[in-house]
Amino acid sequence: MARSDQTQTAVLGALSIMPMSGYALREEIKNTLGHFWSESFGQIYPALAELQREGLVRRQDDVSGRSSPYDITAAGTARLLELLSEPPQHNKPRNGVLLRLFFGRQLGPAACRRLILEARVQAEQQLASMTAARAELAGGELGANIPYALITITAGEHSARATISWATDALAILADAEHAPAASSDTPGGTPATPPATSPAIVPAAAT
Amino acid sequence: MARSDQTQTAVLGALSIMPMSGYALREEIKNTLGHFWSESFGQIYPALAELQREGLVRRQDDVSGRSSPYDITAAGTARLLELLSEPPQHNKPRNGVLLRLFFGRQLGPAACRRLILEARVQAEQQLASMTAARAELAGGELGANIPYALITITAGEHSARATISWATDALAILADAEHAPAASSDTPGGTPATPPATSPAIVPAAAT
DNA sequence: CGCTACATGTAAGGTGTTACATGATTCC
DNA sequence: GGAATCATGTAACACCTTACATGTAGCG
Repeated sequence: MARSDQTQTAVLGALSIMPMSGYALREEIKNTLGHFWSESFGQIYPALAELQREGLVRRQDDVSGRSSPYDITAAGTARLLELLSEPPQHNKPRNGVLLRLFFGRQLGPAACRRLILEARVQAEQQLASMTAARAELAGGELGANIPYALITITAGEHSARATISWATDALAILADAEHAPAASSDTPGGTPATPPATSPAIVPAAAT
Repeated sequence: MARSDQTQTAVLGALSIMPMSGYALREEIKNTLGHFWSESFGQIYPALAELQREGLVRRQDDVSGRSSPYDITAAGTARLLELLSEPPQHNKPRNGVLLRLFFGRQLGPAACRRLILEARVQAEQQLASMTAARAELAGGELGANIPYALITITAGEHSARATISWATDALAILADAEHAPAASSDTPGGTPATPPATSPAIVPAAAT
C-alpha cells in the first residue's frame, strides 16, 4: 500500500479543501499544484473509484449519480493524514535540458545557447505566473490553507529565480569556452563545429 | 521514435565521452549525471542491446564477449546529435515535499517544519557535493567536455541554494501563520490544531 | 444548431523499477 | 576460501499517458 498512493494523496488532499467533481479535480490540480505536481484523467478517475469503494470519499448525491461533486469522509481525512505522514519519495531527476547541455560538445555552442535562453524564458514565465498566483491567493477559497499555498508559491519563485541566474552563469561559461577552447582534443566528428574567426558576442544578459 | 529515447541519449552521450561497460555506464550516470538524470539497469542493458543491433554501438572485442567496454560508432555519434537536437521534453513535475506542504494544514505545523528542515539538509548536502564535483573536474577524463559539465554543476548549485533560501522563507511563513492564524474555518479533525484567535493579515512574505 | 465546456470513463501501450538469477574476478 | 565488486541480463509489475468513446448542458 505504501508503494505509490501519490495520486490518492493528491486527490484526497484536494478534496479536503473543497468537494469537487473528477473533472474539476484535474483542473484544480493543473492550475494550483501545476508547478510541482501533475495528474491525468487516466489516474484520477480510477483513483476516485477506488477511494469510493474504500469509503474514503463519497458523492453527496449518491443515488442519482448526477454530476455531484466528490466529498471526503472522516475515514478519508484520517487516511490523508497517514499518507501525508509518510516520508516523501523523491522522483528520479530527469532534466532534459541539462542532459543536452552536458553533452553540449556534441551539440555545439550555438544550440546550447538556444537551450539556455529558452530555459530562461520559461523560468521568467514561471516567475510571472507565481506572482500572479500570489496575488490571487487572497481572493481564493483556500481559507486557512493560504500559508501552505504560499510556501509552495515561494518555492516556485525561488526555483524560477535560480534558473534565471543560472542561465546567466551558463552563458558566460559557454562564452569563455569559445574564447579559450581547451588546448587538446579533436572537435567531434560531424557536428556543426564552431566556425573559425568567431565574433560571438554572447549576450551575457547583464551583470550578476 | 521521438517518443522516449531518453535512455538512448544518455547512453550514447556517455559513450561519446569514453567507452564503458554497462555496469560502468550505470555508475557514471549515477555519479556524474546523478543530480539531474538517472537510469536503472533494467533500462541500460536493453538499450545497449538495441543500440548494438542498430550498429550505433559496438564492443571492441566483439567475439569473446569478455567484459569489453561498449564503444560508440560513427553512426552512433550521428544519432546522438539527432537525439540531442530534439526539443527537450520536460518531466511532469512531482515534488513530494511540496505536495505534503501544500496540504500542510492537515499535517500540522510541526511536521511541516520537519519536512522543510529535512529538505534544507538535503540541499546543503547537494551543494557540498556540487562543490566537490567542481573540484574534481580538472582531474577527470572529461577534456573538452569540462565547460559543459561545469554548466550542469552550476545548475545544481543554484538549485541547491534556492532550496536553502526557500527553506528560510518557508519557516518564516509557517511561524507567522501560527502567530496569526487565518480567521475563518473549522480546524480539520484530528490534527494538532492551530489555536483560535483571529487577525487575518495574509503574510506577504519577507523581503527578497 | 453547432460549439464549447463539463463530465466520466476505458483500453492500449510505453516507461521505468524491483527483484531475482547468474557468474566472473579481485582482494584479503 | 569467502566477501565484495564487477558484470549481465530478465521477468513481473507498477505507473502513467494518450487516445478514444460517450454523453450532457449552456450559450451564442
